[in-house]
Amino acid sequence: MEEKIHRPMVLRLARYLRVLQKLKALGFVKVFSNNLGDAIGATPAVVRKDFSVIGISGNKRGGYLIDALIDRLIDVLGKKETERIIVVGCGRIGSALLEYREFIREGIRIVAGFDVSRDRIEPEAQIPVLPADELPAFVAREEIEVAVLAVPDQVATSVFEVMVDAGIRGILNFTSVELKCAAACDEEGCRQECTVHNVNIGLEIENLFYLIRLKRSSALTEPVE
Amino acid sequence: MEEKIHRPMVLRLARYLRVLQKLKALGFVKVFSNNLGDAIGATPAVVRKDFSVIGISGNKRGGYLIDALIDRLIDVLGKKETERIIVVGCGRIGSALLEYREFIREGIRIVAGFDVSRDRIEPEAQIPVLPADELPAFVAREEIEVAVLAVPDQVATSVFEVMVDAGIRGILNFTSVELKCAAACDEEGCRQECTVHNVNIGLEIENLFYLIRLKRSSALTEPVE
DNA sequence: TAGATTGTTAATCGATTAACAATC
DNA sequence: TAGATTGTTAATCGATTAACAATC
Repeated sequence: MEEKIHRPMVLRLARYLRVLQKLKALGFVKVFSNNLGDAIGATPAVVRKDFSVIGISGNKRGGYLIDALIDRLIDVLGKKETERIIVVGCGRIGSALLEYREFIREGIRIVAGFDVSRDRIEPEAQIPVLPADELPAFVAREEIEVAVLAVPDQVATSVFEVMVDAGIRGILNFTSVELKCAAACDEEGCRQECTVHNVNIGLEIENLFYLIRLKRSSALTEPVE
Repeated sequence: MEEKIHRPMVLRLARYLRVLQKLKALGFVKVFSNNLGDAIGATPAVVRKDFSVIGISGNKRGGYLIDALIDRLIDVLGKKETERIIVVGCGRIGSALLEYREFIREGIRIVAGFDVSRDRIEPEAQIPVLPADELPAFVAREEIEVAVLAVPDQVATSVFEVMVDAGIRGILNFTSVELKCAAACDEEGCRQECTVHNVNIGLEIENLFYLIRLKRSSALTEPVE
């Protein structure tokens, strides 16, 4: 059992966990690799491989025990307590995220928002929105490690620098700026100690159009098998 | 030149295009694979390979001509005119997207929003928000092919069905529901003729926490080389 | 037993990286 | 020429898929 847990696999593990928790809520006790695969869009073989890698075994005839799987997945994913994050930039997208209900259900809690604009500041709100210059102190005091970045593109890079210096180590980046590092990066988009995941909405939509066009043209050229 | 254009490559092509258009605006004429690679976070070899696959060649000494690249990329990506989309579900995230300025700059235009809630309907707004039951007629009349889905999770599946039946062929899915198909799917998440891309914010944040924990623990175990 | 399911290994597919010849 | 850059091929890495033995 000396196999690596790679990125696509981690994402699958998180998906398994969600599905399993729902199944458990429905009163299920066991599950087959078959059904779990269907639920997250993977083949049964992948499911079994994944479980094998994290050291879970099922029963040859009866499938996997849901409780044991949930425990092990929580353990592997390290998802013990609520994960606390901040939202930097409380414009349209940022403030939409502040109110995003799904987070709570998923064990994620936004503890504060930050903005430069005076009329967005609301220190007394349920989720306080604070002035941007209080970010470093707040991050240090509250030991925040992960943030959502939803500022205008023009200031993305400079805000990014501030966040990294403040100690943020993971960023979900909603700007369309490719965040980059003065220092060396690894392939995952890491500056010093900060991992960045990009949510590039425009790029995704462009890609959808491309795939549609591709499918249409190949439908014309390829024979209908 | 009979090589396939695969998904990661398409995303890179779209990124090249953006950078090149900015370079052109700055008055640049030529560019090296080296610099382009830096700009999108890829190695020079990848850049050259990509251009080779789409049939663009540079000059051994002087790099690539920006104009020629832009033309070819627009051609390959099929990005001729403005891409028209709709937003289904105009709650927090949906309405934030309605006002998302970047879209215009990227050649994407939201032509309408849809919602079931009466007090969100605004047929006279600059971007009209229409009742959900007008969606099929609208999609047919305006020949809409791509949509953003930002409805509550509970109704995601049923709204999805309606959209696909209406003729939508590409969806950017902001719900945390894995959209699935009664009929057969291919690996890209395709139901009948509809391609789905998922933007799973919660999952991304979880993954960030996982990677951070991983990095910290491996920093402890691994020797500092 | 027969049938179904797990678990593991090998084969394959996909994409990136390395290496280097060609050449401006 | 010397140096720098392209362009292509082969090697490598990474992940999925296929196949099948084990076994409940």
